[in-house]
Amino acid sequence: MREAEARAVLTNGYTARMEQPTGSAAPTARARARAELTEEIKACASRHLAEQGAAGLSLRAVARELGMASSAVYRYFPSRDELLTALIIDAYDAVGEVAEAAATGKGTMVKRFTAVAMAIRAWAVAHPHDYALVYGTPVPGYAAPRDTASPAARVSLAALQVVADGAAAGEVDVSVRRPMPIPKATRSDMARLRVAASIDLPDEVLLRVLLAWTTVFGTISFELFGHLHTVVEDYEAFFRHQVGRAALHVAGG
Amino acid sequence: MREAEARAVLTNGYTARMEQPTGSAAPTARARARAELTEEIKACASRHLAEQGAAGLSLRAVARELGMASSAVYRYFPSRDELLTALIIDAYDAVGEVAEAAATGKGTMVKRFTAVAMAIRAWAVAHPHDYALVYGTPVPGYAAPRDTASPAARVSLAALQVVADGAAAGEVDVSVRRPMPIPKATRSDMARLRVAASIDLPDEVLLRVLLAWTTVFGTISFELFGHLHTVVEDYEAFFRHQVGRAALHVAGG
DNA sequence: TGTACATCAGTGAACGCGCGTTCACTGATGTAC
DNA sequence: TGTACATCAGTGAACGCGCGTTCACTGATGTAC
Repeated sequence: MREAEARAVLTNGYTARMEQPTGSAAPTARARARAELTEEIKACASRHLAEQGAAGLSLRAVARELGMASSAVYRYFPSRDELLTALIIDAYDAVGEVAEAAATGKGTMVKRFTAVAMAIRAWAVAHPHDYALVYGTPVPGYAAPRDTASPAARVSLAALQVVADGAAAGEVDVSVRRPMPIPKATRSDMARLRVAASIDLPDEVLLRVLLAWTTVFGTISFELFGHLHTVVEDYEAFFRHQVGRAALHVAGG
Repeated sequence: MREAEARAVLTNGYTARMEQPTGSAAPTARARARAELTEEIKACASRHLAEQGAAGLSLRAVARELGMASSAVYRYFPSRDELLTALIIDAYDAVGEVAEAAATGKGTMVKRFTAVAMAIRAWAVAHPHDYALVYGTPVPGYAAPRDTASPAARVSLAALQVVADGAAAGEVDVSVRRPMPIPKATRSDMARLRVAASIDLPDEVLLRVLLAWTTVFGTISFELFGHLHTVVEDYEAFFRHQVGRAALHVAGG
């Protein structure tokens, strides 16, 4: 019972599902209040995250700011870790959403890939603590439950889809000038990726995408975590340029 | 007085300098004991870091494990943050050292660049918490003092030197087939980098190096922070392959 | 439409814990004469 | 070489604080008849 409730809370669709348990009737006042307070708690916790970091997220502080007893928060989240999980899932979904929206644009693969990367960076810059929560140092002592896996995949699948579209349109050059021998282990890694992502691209292209992908997140992390602050002043221009290079590399240039 | 002492503690060469204050006489027993305990505290703190994360690093816990009163630690580090700073500087110096050692090897630029990257990854895998401390999420509420800047630069300078050597040996192709227009802001960023690093490479090459560099750290972070765990099994093979690609890109391939 | 009962949100006190930092102190080590 | 003084390491108690979680409870909301 308790476990089932907890699991429901963690799922993103929770609010909507709780509002209409039968699938037809209007949500009761109680259900609406619950959904609202759940969101308020998450929003407040997210703000605290920005100031204190994930390790400093405190249920008591959240409760204090919301003007309720600390024990009341337990009606909404069965533990601090489960609140963290909810925030992680929300962050993955948020970045996944902006990436998917950017991926649906028109234009060449290079242009669309760049748009996806720019959208991810824009989100990261606007929500640095959420970015750090999911792409920075894992919270010590916290093990991500399975529930986070599929929201986490969205952003990568959006990029892979852009490349798959580009390949179908003949924009990806597979004839490499200076081919690098791909190790057996890496080939089977790519085979697994093809299955998991349901996307049919040759090893060579997948590895180029992964290179571009690590460039995207490596550059964003460098920016947000302060490793470029003596070098770069206009981060957006720098990022756009570097992502353009990476995208050309994916195309085979 | 207190401030000067604190600053001395933070510098890496602190131990050696304290041992021989006049530059000639043998270190006193007290100085030796102090140097040893300073290292013991750092080593113990580093172990705690691995288990609890930077935010959970506790002076009391360290003192407890070392069998001393918590107040005694204050004879060695004036505050928790200064202990953290010492750990950060040590981590930067450690990764800088292995990178520099790998950079002195013989061979082509691609080979040497790959060696540097492999050395960094090997260090990161062996000391994941130290890697996270300096390349992961910044510790909230902690501002890195200036003392960390020059140890932090070592690892990047090693890589840049390898590329500069390669360029001098004619291994870097500057005639780009499909040149990307470099924004003005980025050009002046690269000019600043040339001055700061005292390395004379054209914008085009510097940007390729930065792309490879973000790939290196992006891939390591993805590995250590768990973003490849559904895709890659043989991380070392994958990393070597991807770094090879990045190095070829630097060479102009 | 009205009543009886079940469900749920929220309270406030309590448990047991750990933290960083300060302070007055004791006793050992180092130094100048 | 021996003594008097200064420096320093380390102690233990204390201050004031915050944390996650549990529990028995009150009162409001929802539901079945």
